[in-house]
Amino acid sequence: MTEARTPIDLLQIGDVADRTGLSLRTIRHYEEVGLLPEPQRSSGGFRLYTQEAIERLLLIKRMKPLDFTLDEMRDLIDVRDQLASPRLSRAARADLTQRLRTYHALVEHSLAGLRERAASAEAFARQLGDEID
Amino acid sequence: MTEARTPIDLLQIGDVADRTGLSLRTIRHYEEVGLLPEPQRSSGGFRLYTQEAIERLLLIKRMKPLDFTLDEMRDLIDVRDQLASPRLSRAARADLTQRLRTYHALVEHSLAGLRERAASAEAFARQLGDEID
DNA sequence: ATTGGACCCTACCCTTACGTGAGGGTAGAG
DNA sequence: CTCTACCCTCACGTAAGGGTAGGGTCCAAT
Repeated sequence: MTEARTPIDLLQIGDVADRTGLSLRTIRHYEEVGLLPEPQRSSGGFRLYTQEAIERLLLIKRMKPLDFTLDEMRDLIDVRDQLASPRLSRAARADLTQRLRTYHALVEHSLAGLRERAASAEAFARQLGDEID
Repeated sequence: MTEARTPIDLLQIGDVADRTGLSLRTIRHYEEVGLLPEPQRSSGGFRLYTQEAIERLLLIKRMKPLDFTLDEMRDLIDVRDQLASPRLSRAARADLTQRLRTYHALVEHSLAGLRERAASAEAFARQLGDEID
């Protein structure tokens, strides 16, 4: 009987910011550049987000330390999303998997860079510590 | 007798770039913002760098992974340079050392952040690897 | 019905650390 | 001289947001 629960599950941008730890500006920016799909709007124009959007933002947040550009993230997420669809020709699936593999290599590369940076930073920290003596 | 070896030891910006791995633009930019002192010029206007400048650039390069702003680096280097001078009142020395200590804490903090980023990146890399299965 | 406070909207300029030309001069070997 | 490799100064462009202005929306309490 109660089938119309319309605005339930929908969050305003401020709530989304709280739940993801991202700023309002950042969330809007992700939308501007197409990294986050445009959400519904209230009659007055407020953005209304689904749980799905939050998960997408959390995924993006996990990718951030890799220093990917927003474009790369968008593309990577797209590939991943397409792969999740069951209706795909074998060729398409192979193609997408290949792209994912490329990204995986990029991730590993970026990770190696991060580790190098950490090592370099550590050396500098020690040097600075010594200079204080 | 041979006492005038003027332009020896002086390098043009391209050589400096090669020896430091920084771009010409980057080196000029560091000068623009006061991170690198203005070098001598040839009669025609070419920048001529001393070995000291190269060492400063290499120091800056070692700091870069810490994500300090150029302003912070300039300040940190200044503090370090001043501390190297032997003519300092006890008070001034104490003050500078304190500032250096603050920077050291900042460095440690930044380092911790880098490690966290690496861990997060690693997790993402594994997740992506699994998704390829 | 109105009001008030919390929240949201767009538009636009600001920032950092350079990249990328355009247009033109310099160093020095041949 | 001339050639080639370098170098110079503008000066605008970029990524990923930060910050502010000026103004509308939501909704609970009056």
